[in-house]
Amino acid sequence: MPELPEVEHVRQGLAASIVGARVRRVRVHRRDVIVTDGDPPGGFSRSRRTTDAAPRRVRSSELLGGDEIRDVLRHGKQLAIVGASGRVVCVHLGMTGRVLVGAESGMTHEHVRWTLEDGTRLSFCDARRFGGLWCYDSEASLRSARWDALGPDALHVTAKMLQRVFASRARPIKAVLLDQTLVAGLGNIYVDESLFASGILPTRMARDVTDGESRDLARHARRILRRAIRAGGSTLRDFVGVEGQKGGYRLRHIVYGRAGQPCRRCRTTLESDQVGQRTTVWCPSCQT
DNA sequence: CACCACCCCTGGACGC
DNA sequence: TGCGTCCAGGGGTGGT
Repeated sequence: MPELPEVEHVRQGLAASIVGARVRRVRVHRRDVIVTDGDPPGGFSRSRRTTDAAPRRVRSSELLGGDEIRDVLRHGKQLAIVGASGRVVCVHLGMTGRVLVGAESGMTHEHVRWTLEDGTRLSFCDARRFGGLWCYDSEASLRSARWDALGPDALHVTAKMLQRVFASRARPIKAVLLDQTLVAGLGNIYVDESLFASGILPTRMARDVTDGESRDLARHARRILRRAIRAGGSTLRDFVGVEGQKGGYRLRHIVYGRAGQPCRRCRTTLESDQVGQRTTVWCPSCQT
């Protein structure tokens, strides 16, 4: 559920609270949410193609133990905490992942806890464990192993980028926009909202989308993402910021989650169906 | 290669 | 109240 705006909200919260601090101790409660060098592809127990090898214990330094936090980066829906040593921990929130600062102990589904020099606690929690942590020895390794495979960040997407991505693609535009290797950061909510704002049916073949529509879509997507970031993430059920606060419901979703209800623009009943394996909502009158 | 179906996981909503 | 069932969905994998 966390999409780009929620992840950016977390990034800003982390940057403000942990950059410049040193990590005193790292405790791993669940090894299988972590992937490090030497782990089988996909990590331990993250796919059914598991090996018999016992997972190697994660060294504290791999999770920035003893390191000073230098920066917190984001690409699409992924975060990276960068240490002064150059080491990097990439954080995926998946559906229900959270990074909390100063949370109480005894939380359920807390998989990794960092304690900083000043005593501040940092926790990675994830009930469904679709998220995880990926450790790299450098930012360059993170990029070559992981981020280079992602498309351009949706917050800065341009009409030209979208035209390139849509060209000759025989897939519904919704599926293309959800594909992180083509555009990074959009999930189900913001794709539906952006397509509505641009008047494009989610089922349209990407290659049939005109250059003018790509321009509208790039503009609307950036605007919607920017507004959502300013509002602290759009918040569905379980998203919370680094201090556990709910992201305000200040941004009403226009189509997402409103199937069967009247379109806010023209009052036509919103339709819903599966597109690209995702529940998709649109207005049959406003979108063509 | 491109596309797509399926699976991972758990909490919350809902029906009886 | 409590139990069962369904659904949410990012992204990895394997099949077509």
